[in-house]
Amino acid sequence: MIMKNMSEYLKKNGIKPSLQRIKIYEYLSTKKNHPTVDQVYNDLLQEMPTLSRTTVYNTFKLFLEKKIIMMITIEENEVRYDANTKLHGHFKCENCGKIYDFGISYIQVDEDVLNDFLVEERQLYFIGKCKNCLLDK
Amino acid sequence: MIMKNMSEYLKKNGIKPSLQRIKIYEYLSTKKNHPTVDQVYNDLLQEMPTLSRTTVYNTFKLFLEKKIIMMITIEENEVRYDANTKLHGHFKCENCGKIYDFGISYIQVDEDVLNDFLVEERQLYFIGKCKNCLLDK
DNA sequence: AACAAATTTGTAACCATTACAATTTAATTC
DNA sequence: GAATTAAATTGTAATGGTTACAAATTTGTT
Repeated sequence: MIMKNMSEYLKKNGIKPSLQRIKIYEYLSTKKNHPTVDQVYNDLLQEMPTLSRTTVYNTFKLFLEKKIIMMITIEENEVRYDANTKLHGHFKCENCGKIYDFGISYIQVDEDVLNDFLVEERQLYFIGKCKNCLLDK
Repeated sequence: MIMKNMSEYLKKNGIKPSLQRIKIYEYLSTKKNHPTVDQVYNDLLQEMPTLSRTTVYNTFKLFLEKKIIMMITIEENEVRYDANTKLHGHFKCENCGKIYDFGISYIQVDEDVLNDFLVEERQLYFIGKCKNCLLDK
């Protein structure tokens, strides 16, 4: 998605496309690195020296309300964000810390505990050791 | 599980069964209410007036290392714990805040992204509105 | 150009968690 | 069983991510 479309996409979702918002959404949707607020803040600081950490917080909060991003809370005190809002899983390597995406085609839930419940969001994550880290030792 | 067995269970998992540890594990495994540290602390304070919040933190950390409990991090700044370590899902009602357990019989993961990965922990949670809250309005 | 509204920014406050040293309790040795 | 050592518990202080808030800047409107 190029800059123009990025701006259009924000507008379409009821978000006024300021420079900061465009840059933050662009970062999230192109890097696909599941960053923390601080990662985004520090990386964007290079090209936007006046950027404030609070703006990154505010912007993510706004994006969440408008449902164009999702929050990943695998570990306490480490909130991450993802521009991919389609159902998919995350694998976090406990050794290198990297987060991998994987597709989910099907989840079979038992019986009828959730009958008549309204499910609005689904999150699945695995924790373990990735291929690279297993081979490296 | 009665007190005697509770103590045996901790021992079997390499945990010295102090009174505090027994009470905390007992609370978690019988109430099944997915409590936060503060909930456990405040509730147990009734019968153990000298209990320290730090002890609850320490104890949960120990239990996690020994893998007899699991951590639930659905929302940032709200870590909860569960003595049920078998694979199962959690549904959190965004209205009343209650957490429901549900069974999972099957998760179909796409292709081979996770081939040769070692998966040690699986977490699945849904967010939405529970039956009660949907009927109440 | 002047005014109003929205956004961004920086600082201070908040609060869950952790670090740490002191106290208490339990285990071990003589 | 008293003395010594080790482990667990406790309370307070420090840490750090997040939020509240007011000032400054930018954008939109008359």
